[in-house]
Amino acid sequence: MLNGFRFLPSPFQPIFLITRSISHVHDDRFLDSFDAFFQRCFTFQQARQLHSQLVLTTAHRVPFLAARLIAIYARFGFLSDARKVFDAIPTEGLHHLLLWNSIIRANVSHGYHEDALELYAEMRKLGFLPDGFSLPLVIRACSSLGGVDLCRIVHCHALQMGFRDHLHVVNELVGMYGKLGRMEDARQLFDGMFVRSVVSWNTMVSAYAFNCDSLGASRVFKQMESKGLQPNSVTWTSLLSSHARCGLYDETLEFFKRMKTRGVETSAEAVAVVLSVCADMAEVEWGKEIHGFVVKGGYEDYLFVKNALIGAYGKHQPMGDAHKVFLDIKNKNLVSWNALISSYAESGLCEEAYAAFLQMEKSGSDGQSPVRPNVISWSAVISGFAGKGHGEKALELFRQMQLAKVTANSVTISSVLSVCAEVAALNLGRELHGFAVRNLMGDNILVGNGLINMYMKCGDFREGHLVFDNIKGRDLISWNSLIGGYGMHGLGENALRTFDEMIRAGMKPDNITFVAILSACSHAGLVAAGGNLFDKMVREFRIEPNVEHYACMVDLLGRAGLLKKATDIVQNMPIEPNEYVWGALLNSCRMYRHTDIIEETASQILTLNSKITGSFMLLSNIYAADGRWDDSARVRVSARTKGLKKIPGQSWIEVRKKVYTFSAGNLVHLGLEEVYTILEELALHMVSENYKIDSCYSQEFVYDEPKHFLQTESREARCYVMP
DNA sequence: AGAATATATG
Repeated sequence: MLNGFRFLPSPFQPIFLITRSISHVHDDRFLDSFDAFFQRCFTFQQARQLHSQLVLTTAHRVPFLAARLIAIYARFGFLSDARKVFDAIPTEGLHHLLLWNSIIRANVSHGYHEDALELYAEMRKLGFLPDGFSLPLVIRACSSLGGVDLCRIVHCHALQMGFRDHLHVVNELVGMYGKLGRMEDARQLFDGMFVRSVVSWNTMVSAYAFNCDSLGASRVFKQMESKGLQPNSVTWTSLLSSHARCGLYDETLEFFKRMKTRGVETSAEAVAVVLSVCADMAEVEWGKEIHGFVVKGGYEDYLFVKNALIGAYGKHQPMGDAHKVFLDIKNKNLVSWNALISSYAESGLCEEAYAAFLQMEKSGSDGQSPVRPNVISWSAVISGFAGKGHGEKALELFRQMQLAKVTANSVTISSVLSVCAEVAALNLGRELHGFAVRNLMGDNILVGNGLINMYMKCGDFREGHLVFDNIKGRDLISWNSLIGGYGMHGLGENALRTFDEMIRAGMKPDNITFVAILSACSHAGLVAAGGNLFDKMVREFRIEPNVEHYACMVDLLGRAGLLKKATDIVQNMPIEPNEYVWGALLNSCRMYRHTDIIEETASQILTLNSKITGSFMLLSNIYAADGRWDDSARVRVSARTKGLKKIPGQSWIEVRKKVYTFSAGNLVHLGLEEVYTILEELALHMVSENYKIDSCYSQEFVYDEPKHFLQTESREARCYVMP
């Protein structure tokens, strides 16, 4: 029987009473038994019961007990309850550092870093000197807030307080510099330590892991072994995560196996890493296998393992199993919800993701911990809609996110920027640029690439290039965005020049680079250059052409009127042509009025189980233009029987920071009749600049490629004329 | 005291 408590009726139903009077509370044995009980509190309800029992005897004001209560509430995510316990302490009770440490810890572990620092300041004002437990917490809060200056200040503060050689404090400082991405500083601190514990080594390995440096992590790992130190399960886990973060999935799994053969205990954390690798590898079967392993090994007790399991099941459909795991979790936390939402989003089920998001906002009413959406939740739904082409919805959610006072991070910004690029929302894009600079994300590669892409697609080449020039550590995506932007606007020469520069800079082009450069050639009619590049791609860069590359080539040749060569490619390509390839051919036939090939191509498209309505509509329009109304109707019926519905083509104009979406014929309804006047002016302008206008209807313009935008100097609007 | 799961641009 535990001293001080009487359990009723079984030890697993820890409903208990404090039987001793408050004077015994300071008794060490009492505290031990209290701790033993404390360890068994597994649910929030049990914590509440414990609290009310303590309140009955006013023992909740005893600093030791209060500190433990704070910790238990924090464990279940009820920070406000933890705070209540803290606030209930009478002033004289606050003279216990333990209490301050526990409330600061509660705040730090739940991401309330500013609050933690405020509490620390308050504590200092009362004259407390921090100990070896408070300082690491404060350092952690600063490093999570991420400001370099703040981190420097806290480093100085630690030195001033005399913790220069304090093991825990220096360990935390090493971790802090790692999180800032300043590995040289971390290394220097680490090298200067007189005494290093396993924790110090582990901090270094995980710092490299955090910075996606698997080589650095492996180096420290080996160094540790060569010094005769035994890497423990934490070291191994960090090593695993360093490889997982670099996308080295096979290596991660290899290390996981080696960990077992070396007799190192497989930690729950390591299992979570492996599950995340399964999620990224689309290896649902392995996920299932590991699920068995999880159940057998008792890892199910760990929430984060279950959360990882949601990802492993949910990333690649069907979502049933993931949802089952989710529903099974008793104390769902933020990550559980985010894993569910992002699984839906990644599977392309953006409406379901949004539904889960809304449900999350209402969470907490069922006795579970209330969870509010954070940056990641918002980013996940936004990118879900963005990925499905629902740009408008994505932008609307982004606005809502700002109203909800959730600060966007580089990931959010990059997703929203890609929407801006798609819907040509240049002004919003500029706004985001400003936001990024103000929030010190100017150097972020994700944001930088998003900006390049956005500016280029919106036609602001100067600004796009400026961002490109100033970006540090530009990567393949930066180059691809630049080339793709030029290509899209028909500036083939610029695209080619950029491609050459890229090669000279020692960058290795990938298949996406070639899609960009080949389509740039076809938009600009650079037939010879395109052909050369296609050869180069295969011979020199050893990149196997995919359907997209073939579609580009068919488009390139067909557009130039080389219909024979284009058809040859379609007939001889080693992979099955898809709707894009046939569509490119069809379009060329239309341009050059080659009715004989049209028939052949048309029948191919009709037999294809294509989900692309564009080709059907193109075909139908060709027949209609030829006066073959029966054939035209036949194609439309065929599209309808396949369950295809044409989403009307849309155009955008951005006037005074508002994006107007419209499709042919509805301008009068929107009160934008004057747009027609502008369009007519543009059409005349295009004719005078020798751009070919394919067909011109009374209320609807269909311009042929090259897609080109023209800026009207006289008005403040930029018009993008889409085909 | 240290490890872990959720968002990522072309």
